[in-house]
Order: sequence, then structure tokens, then C-alpha cells
Amino acid sequence: MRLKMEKISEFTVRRLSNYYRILIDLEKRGVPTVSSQRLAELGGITSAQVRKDLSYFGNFGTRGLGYSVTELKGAIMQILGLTTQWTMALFGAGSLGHALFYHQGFREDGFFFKHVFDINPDKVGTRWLEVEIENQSSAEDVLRRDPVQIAVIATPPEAAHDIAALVIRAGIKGILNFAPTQLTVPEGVSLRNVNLAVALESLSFFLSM
Amino acid sequence: MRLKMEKISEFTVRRLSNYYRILIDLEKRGVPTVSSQRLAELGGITSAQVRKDLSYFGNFGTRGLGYSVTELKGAIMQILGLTTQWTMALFGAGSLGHALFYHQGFREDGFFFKHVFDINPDKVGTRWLEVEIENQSSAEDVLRRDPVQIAVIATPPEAAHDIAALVIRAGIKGILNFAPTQLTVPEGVSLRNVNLAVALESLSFFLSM
DNA sequence: TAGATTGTTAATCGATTAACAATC
DNA sequence: TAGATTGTTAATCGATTAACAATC
Repeated sequence: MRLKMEKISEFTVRRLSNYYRILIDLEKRGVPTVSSQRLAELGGITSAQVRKDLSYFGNFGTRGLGYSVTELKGAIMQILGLTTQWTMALFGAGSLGHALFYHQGFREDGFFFKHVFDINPDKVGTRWLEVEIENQSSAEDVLRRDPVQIAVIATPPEAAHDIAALVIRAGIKGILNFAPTQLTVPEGVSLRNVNLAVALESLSFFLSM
Repeated sequence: MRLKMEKISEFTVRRLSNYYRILIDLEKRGVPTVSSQRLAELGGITSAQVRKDLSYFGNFGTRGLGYSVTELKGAIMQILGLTTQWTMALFGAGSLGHALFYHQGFREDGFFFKHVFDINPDKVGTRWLEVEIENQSSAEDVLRRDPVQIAVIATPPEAAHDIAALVIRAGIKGILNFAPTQLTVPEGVSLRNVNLAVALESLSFFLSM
């Protein structure tokens, strides 16, 4: 997949995500080509940054012309692994879990919730679209029988550690954690944390100055 | 508030948020003091980083002993501006908006939704707790009469630009944007973006390697 | 061909870490 | 006092940017 073997920073990957969204938008609007300069403007960064990021993965542009919007979009989809369908298990059928489950963008990107687990007996057995909410206590068995690639944790922080341990035992290699607690994962398991409070506290800091 | 006048990076502020959460936890567990070494372990970073971050704001520790958990927690609350109550307006009463509105952590931090706006006539007039959902078309008037400090955008991306313009006209200085689109704000307005897809796409990238 | 823009190297900038004197 | 740990300076590391030859 990757053409050169330098290690890619998380910064670069996050910017690729942004280029991808910008390119989708340009394609919708029928724009055929885009320069690194224009892409940089739309993304709020420098054109050197755009070219540098892309150069880790190959030569996607044409000197004098720029990049084909459709081709570059396709290339970034490949790079980010968005050409395959990803299956996920959601832990926590609260309001955040609900929002994630129904989040349109995930589906469009090929991320698909196959299982939803909760500990609340009132919720277990009810359905979200075609998915029946299952008891969290059976999660390990269920995931061994019917594995997924990514676990999404949207539970209170107290529960997050045990869930992480459970999904790692079940062989899951990617965890997206929304619980505001520090998880530790072994080598070979990827973890991303999204903490809603951090962004707000950062705003608070800069507004207080 | 700030004691020294170096400019503080977003990186430092985000780590302060994390220290804050760790300290709350330590305080709950009755731990009286913590060293930079221990705080670093709990946060997954280095002790030098911890001491450096704190040193921008003052001397909170005691050589040989470490930091008083309660005192350091209080100091970081001050620094992050969490000792005041922040008022917010929510745009978009969809499932993400709902999750944010009911998110326990925001309340605990002193962030409080005073207004909720939506364009869907079926939702306008209904209540979330004590807050009545108002028509988005009246948002500018409402916010001029009854201002808030922060606007939270949880609408589809198409709507986000107009909302940003509106809240800036109404004098709001802080925007937390969950819509996956690039907003531009004038000098003096703070913007934070939270893009749920980016974290997932980054996971996808590293899982694809 | 001349103008535009890439891909890449080298220079710069900023963030992290190591090291240690100060001091509880 | 001796051991522990801070606060800070200097060294290192890594990310961003500037510059430009290659080339469409």
C-alpha cells in the first residue's frame, strides 16, 4: 500500500483525512483539478505541507497542472484504507453511542456497526436499525463467533478498562475510545482517543486569557 | 491569570486537560500528593513534559515531595478557566446534539447549554430538560437578547458556515464545531474542530499497514 | 516556448527530553 | 543530614516551511 517506507506521523494522516473531505467536496462541485496551493488554502495550511504529505506515498500530481481531483481522492482513499468495509462493535447504547451509530459520515466512509452492547437490561433486545442490542456480558463470546475489526467505546469511564481488555482478548486490533480515561494497549493494537471535554476546556483556556 | 507571558501551545493546554482529569481521579481515591513521575506514568508521557507544562504557569510543587493533588487540581482549574460557569448555545438538535446536550462531563466542568436551535419545525417547541428548542431563524435575535459565550455546531456541514457567520455577528467569541467542514473565523474568535471521522480514518490507516 | 506547479532537499522552527543545580 | 523531586536550561528530535531544479 505505502510506496515509501518512512514512518508516517499521525499529523500527516489527520491532514490526509482533511484533504479527502475537501476533495469529495471539489468533486461534487465538478472541479476537475486542484493545485497544492488551492488545496492548502481550503485546508488552512501551506502548499509545501500538502506536497510534502502526499510525497510520502507517491507522485500524484502533474507539474504545471496540479492534481486530478478524482484521482487524488481515489489515491487517498486507498492510502487511508477506505476502499475496504470496516466492521465495528459499539459498547454503550447511551446517547453518545446512539449518535455514533447513526452518524452518516461513518457509513459513507465504509465503517459499519455490526454489534451494539450495553449492560442495561431495558435496552438489551431492542433494535437500532437492523442491529439488536446485546448484553455486554456476552460480548466476548459474540465477538469470537462473529469478529469485527474495530471496537468503539462509548461507556462511562469506569467501564472502559474492562471493555478494552475484553476486546483485546477477543483479538480486536483497533479501538476508538470516547470514555475520558487513559487506556493502555499492547503492541499491535491501535488506540485513538476522542475526548469531548478536551476541546471545550481548550476553548475555555483561550477565552479566559 | 497566567503568570509568565510565553505563548502557550495547544499541545500544552490539551495535556493540562488530561492532568486535570487524572488529578480528579487521584483526589477521589484519596491520594494526597503526586510526583511529576507518577503523573507522567498515568498520562502516558514523560515527567519532564509534566514539569515543563506546569512551569509555564507557576511553581506548584515542593522539591523532594511533589505536588499536592488538591492544590494542583485547583490551580489547573484556574488556568483552564473552569472556575467560572460557561454558557453555550447548541445548533442542531439531532442525535449528536442530543448526546452533547446530555453529556455529563460538560455540566461537571461548568459548561451549560442555555439555548438549543434547530430548523426542524417538529422539534421546535419541544423541551430538553428545562431548555425549549428554538427556531434557528430566530437564533441571532435570541443570542443578542440573551448572549452566551460559546456556540456548539452539531449540524450537517452545509449549514455550518452560515451558523458560524451568525454567531460571530451576535458577538460570540468561542466556537466548537462538530460539522466536518472547514470554518474560518476572524481574529479574536477561537475555533475548535472535532471531527469524528478523522479519528476513525486514522485508525483505518494504521490498521491497513 | 513560457508559465505554472510539482517533488524534494535544505533551512527553520517549535516541541520534547535529558540533565542537573536548587532545595524541600 | 541524605534522599527525593522540582524548576529550568541546554540538547535533541521531529515537524513545518522555503526554495528551487525538474518538467508538464
